[in-house]
Amino acid sequence: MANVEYLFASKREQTKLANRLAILDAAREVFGEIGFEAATVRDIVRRSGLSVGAFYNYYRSKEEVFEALADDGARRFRPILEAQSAKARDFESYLRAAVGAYFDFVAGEHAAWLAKSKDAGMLSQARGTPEILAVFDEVRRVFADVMARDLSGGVDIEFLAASCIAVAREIGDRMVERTPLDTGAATDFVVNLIMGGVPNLPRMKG
Amino acid sequence: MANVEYLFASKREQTKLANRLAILDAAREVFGEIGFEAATVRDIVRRSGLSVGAFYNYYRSKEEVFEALADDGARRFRPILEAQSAKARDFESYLRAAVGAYFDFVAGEHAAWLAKSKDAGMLSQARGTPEILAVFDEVRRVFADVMARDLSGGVDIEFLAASCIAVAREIGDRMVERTPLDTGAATDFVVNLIMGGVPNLPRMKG
Amino acid sequence: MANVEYLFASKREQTKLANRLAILDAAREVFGEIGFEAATVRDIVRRSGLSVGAFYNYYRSKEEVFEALADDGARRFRPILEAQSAKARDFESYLRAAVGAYFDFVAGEHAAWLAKSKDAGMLSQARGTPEILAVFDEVRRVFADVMARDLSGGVDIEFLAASCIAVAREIGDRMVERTPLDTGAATDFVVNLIMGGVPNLPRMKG
Amino acid sequence: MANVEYLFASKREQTKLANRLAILDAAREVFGEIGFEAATVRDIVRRSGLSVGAFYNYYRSKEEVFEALADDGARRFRPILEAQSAKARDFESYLRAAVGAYFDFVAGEHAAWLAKSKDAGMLSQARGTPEILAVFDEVRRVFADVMARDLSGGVDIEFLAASCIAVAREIGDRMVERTPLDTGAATDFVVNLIMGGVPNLPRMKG
DNA sequence: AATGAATGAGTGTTCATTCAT
DNA sequence: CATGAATGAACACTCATTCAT
Repeated sequence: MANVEYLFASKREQTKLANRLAILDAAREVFGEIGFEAATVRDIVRRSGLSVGAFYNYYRSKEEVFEALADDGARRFRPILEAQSAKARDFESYLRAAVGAYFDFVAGEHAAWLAKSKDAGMLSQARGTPEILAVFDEVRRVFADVMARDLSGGVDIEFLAASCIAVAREIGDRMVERTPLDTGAATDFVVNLIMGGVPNLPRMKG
Repeated sequence: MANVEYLFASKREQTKLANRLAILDAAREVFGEIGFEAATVRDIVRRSGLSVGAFYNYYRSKEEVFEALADDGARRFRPILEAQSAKARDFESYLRAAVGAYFDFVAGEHAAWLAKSKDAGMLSQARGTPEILAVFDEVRRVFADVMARDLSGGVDIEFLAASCIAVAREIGDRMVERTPLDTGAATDFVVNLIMGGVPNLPRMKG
Repeated sequence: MANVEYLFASKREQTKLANRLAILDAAREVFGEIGFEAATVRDIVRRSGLSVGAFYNYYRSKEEVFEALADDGARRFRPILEAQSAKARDFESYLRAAVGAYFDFVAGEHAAWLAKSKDAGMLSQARGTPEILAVFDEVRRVFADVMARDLSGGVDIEFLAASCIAVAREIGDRMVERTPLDTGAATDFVVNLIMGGVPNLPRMKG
Repeated sequence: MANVEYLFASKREQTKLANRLAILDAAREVFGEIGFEAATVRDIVRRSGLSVGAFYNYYRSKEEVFEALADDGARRFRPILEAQSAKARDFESYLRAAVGAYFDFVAGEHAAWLAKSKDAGMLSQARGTPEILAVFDEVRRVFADVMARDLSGGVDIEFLAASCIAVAREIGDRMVERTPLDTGAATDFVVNLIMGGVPNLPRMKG
């Protein structure tokens, strides 16, 4: 009897987890396809295969789902970032680590999304995804920290951080649209631009 | 009789113009504060002080107001851009012209907005404004043209253009938050960063 | 001076009449084309070339215009009906007179309408026109009177009157759709059907 | 468990059915009273006692409700018509069958309506009801078929069919206003009129 | 009188959220 | 817990009517 109840409870836990994931997956897709503003709870519910009521058992609103996705993204990103930052010692290597980690994450998200939506003719994706947004904030913080620490006198750190972030974001978006997806090249581009400007940019062959 | 008619028409025309402006002003604020998607016709109407019906006497939809604002912005921007581009001959000077024009426009908009909203505790502004968006597209086009024309082989023009635009936009947003508002410094920052990277950045005193 | 004023007033009267007619004409067309329910005051105003305000100077509502058209129709119909009824002495001749008058009126209206809308690809017309409706009521009254007077005992006068009217209306509608428009044949059909049923119907050649 | 689920589903299904009927009933009344054009979704909703949202859970628009009512009427009418037509062999018997079936249907609808609206001081009813309209179209088709098949040369079939239909409709409307409601008498009247005209009409006693 | 812009109640419809089952 | 129908506020938009000019 105890066993039965235990298993029952376990089954319940499993279901709860599965539902939670179903909602998150559905929401990620919907947000990616039509954007957070345009997305309705009904869109998410429809896609998740659950009932409206179930949705509200797990999340109180569209916003809460958004945050859950964002948190999830940030949580998954942190180890990537730490791995890349491990042996960075100067500004350039930190920059490379952060940008590289960001691009790796974006590429991973994009691949997951490609794998899932094999057939459907989809729309924008990527930019608006809550995970990317959250990860982006993470990168922003890192940049600011690194610059405040490693960059000696006189340069406008707020402006520089903002610029780096903007470039990373923009190039990240462009990168996933290209085939083959080359995070290395993208990282090189960003780092070289920031470190040496146009004359320093990598030259493409052909 | 002629006088009467003249005054008659005149008063009416004045009111119409005032209403049109009231709608545009209200819409600009609303779009700037909560974004185009989230904004409702009723938000604009409420803010403008007019009635729903009046709104539809002037514009057929939210979209049409947006476009009116965007067109207006683009139209006002063009002379500024042309003035700055007049004697530009190489990539750097074009870049400086475009970025400078953009920053001048943004600064102008921001000043107008400051003058108007003396009291109200406002939100984001600027970024989402249809005018800025439209002007931004203009700048984007210019960048792409200039790079395609002036930049010799091998650099990734799409990436570079995207980066320049992203930086310009980001710095533009940051610039208007600072006091005193210094478009020259902002322009220098952007151009120096793009042309020579971090080592090339202007040093701040103090 | 008196002369001037007189002419001025006269001109005013003329204008007033012209406006009234413009509204009625416009309304007739609009009602005929899209029906009374669907028609809006704005439709009528637009078609009449007058201003909204002017419309309300002459009529208080769509309904009032409808009634004006109906009255006008009834007024124009009465002499036609009287002419045809002049020498009728028995039920059949009264029936023929009333139906004939009705068909003549309908044919006249249809011709006027054809002449006006030379080019535009129009819709239904006829049935819904306020004039026809009003004239129809006139015919209804005549039928009821004649039957009450001329038909000796036992037949269900209410049913018979209703039937005659229904047939007249239906055939009137069909008649104007045919080319050439033949009021005589239509009248014969109705009268023969009512007086003798199917066996009594006129035979068509060919 | 099974029981619970069964009852659960059952209760829900019952409510859904009841609501669907409430909407249809309300719509029938509203359409009957003020006509399809003038009727608004809110009128129907108000009368049904449900909420606006509930209406849209069941039907996508006013049009859809109308069609549902019309389909229902046509579906209920068909067996009546078929029963009456079963042994008809010539024009007169077909005419009698169709008219009789139509009158039976109209009488049934009227009875149902009387039973329901015991107290409310209602308006026109019947004529505009989607069911009656739909059934009427059915009758129209039958008439046209029968005449095209059974009526030998020369008579104007279009005019005749239109006349029969018009008479049937008109007498149907009048019939339900009389007490006692006598479909047999009404049918006799119509058939006799069509087959032999005024001289052939049944004589009333008294 | 004539004008046509202003008004706001009213339309069809959607949607987040609740809650009986 | 899951379900999905019910709710009603909100939306974009229309229109009869008024009224300053």
